Amino acid sequence: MNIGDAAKASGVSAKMIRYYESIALIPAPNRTGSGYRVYSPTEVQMLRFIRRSRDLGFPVGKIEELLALWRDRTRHSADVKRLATDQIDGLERRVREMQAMIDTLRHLADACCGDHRPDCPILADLGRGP
Amino acid sequence: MNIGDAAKASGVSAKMIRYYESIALIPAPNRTGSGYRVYSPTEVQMLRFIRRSRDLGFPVGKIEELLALWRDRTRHSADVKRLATDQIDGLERRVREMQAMIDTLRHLADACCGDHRPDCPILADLGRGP
DNA sequence: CTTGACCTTCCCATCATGGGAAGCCCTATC
DNA sequence: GATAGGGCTTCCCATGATGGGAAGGTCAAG
Repeated sequence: MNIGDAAKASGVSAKMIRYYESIALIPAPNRTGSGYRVYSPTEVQMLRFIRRSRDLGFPVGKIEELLALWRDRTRHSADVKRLATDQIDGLERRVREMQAMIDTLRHLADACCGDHRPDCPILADLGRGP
Repeated sequence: MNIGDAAKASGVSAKMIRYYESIALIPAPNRTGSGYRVYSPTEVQMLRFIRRSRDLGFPVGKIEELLALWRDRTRHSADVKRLATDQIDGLERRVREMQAMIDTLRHLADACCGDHRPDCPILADLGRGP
C-alpha cells in the first residue's frame, strides 16, 4: 500500500504521514526498490489511531504515550485514563478562557448600537486608560 | 520611555513590541541618538489597546482593522460591531468543537475503570477498525 | 513510448511567542 | 574616571501541526 492509499485509508494526509515518520512518532515503513513507502494494514491502523487521537485534541507528545500504552499489553488502564482526564482538564480550561472572552465580547457588542455613527463602547473599552 | 518601561506599562513584552513594529502593526517609534526606541504615552496606549484585543482572542490581522477604526473618527460603529460578532462566532465555533471532544473523552473515560488491568475502552476506541 | 498520476526530498510559510548570543549604551558606585 | 550591572540593539532559531510547491524519479494504462 502506497502512501497515498494509506492516507485515504487512515484519514491522515501523506504530508503528515511523512512528518510523523520524521519525528519518530511512527516507525519508518518498508520501501520498494525504487524508494516508495509501503504500509501494512497494521501501520494503517496505527495511523487511524493517531488521527482519532488528534481529533480528540491530543498533542503529538501525548499521542506518543497513548501509542506506547496501546502496544503495551501489561499497561494499567489507569495510565490511559489519566491521559484522557488530563486532556479533558486542558480542554475545559481552554473552553473557560474562551468563554470568558465570549462573555466580555458579547457584553461590549450588546452595548454597541452598530449603526453609521462612530461612537462605540467596544473601541472605548479597548482604548481605555490603565 | 524606553521599550522596557513601555512593556511594563502596556503589558506587551519588549519582544512582542519589536515584533509588532516589524510587521507594521504599530509605526516605528522615535529613536534616541544611540538607537534606543522611545515611546510616547499615545504609543503606550496603542500597545495597551493591542494587548486588550489579544486578550479577547483577536488575531493580529483583525487588530490591524480595529486599530484603523479606532483612529478613524468617521468610522461606523457597525464595522466595529461586526468585527466583534465575527470574533464571537469564531470563538463559539471553537468552543463547540472542543466541547464535542470533551464529551467524547468523558464518555470514554467514564467507561474506563482506571485500575491496574490493561483492558481499556479508550484505547479500544482509538484503535478500532474503520 | 508517451502521458498522467503518483512518489521522493527539500525548502518555505503559517501564527504569536520566547530564548539566546554578540555587542553597544547608560547609570550608579567606588 | 573606571568598572559593573542592567538595559538596549539586531539577528538567528525554535515552537506545533499543517500546507504549498518545486525539481525530479517511477509506475501503469493506453
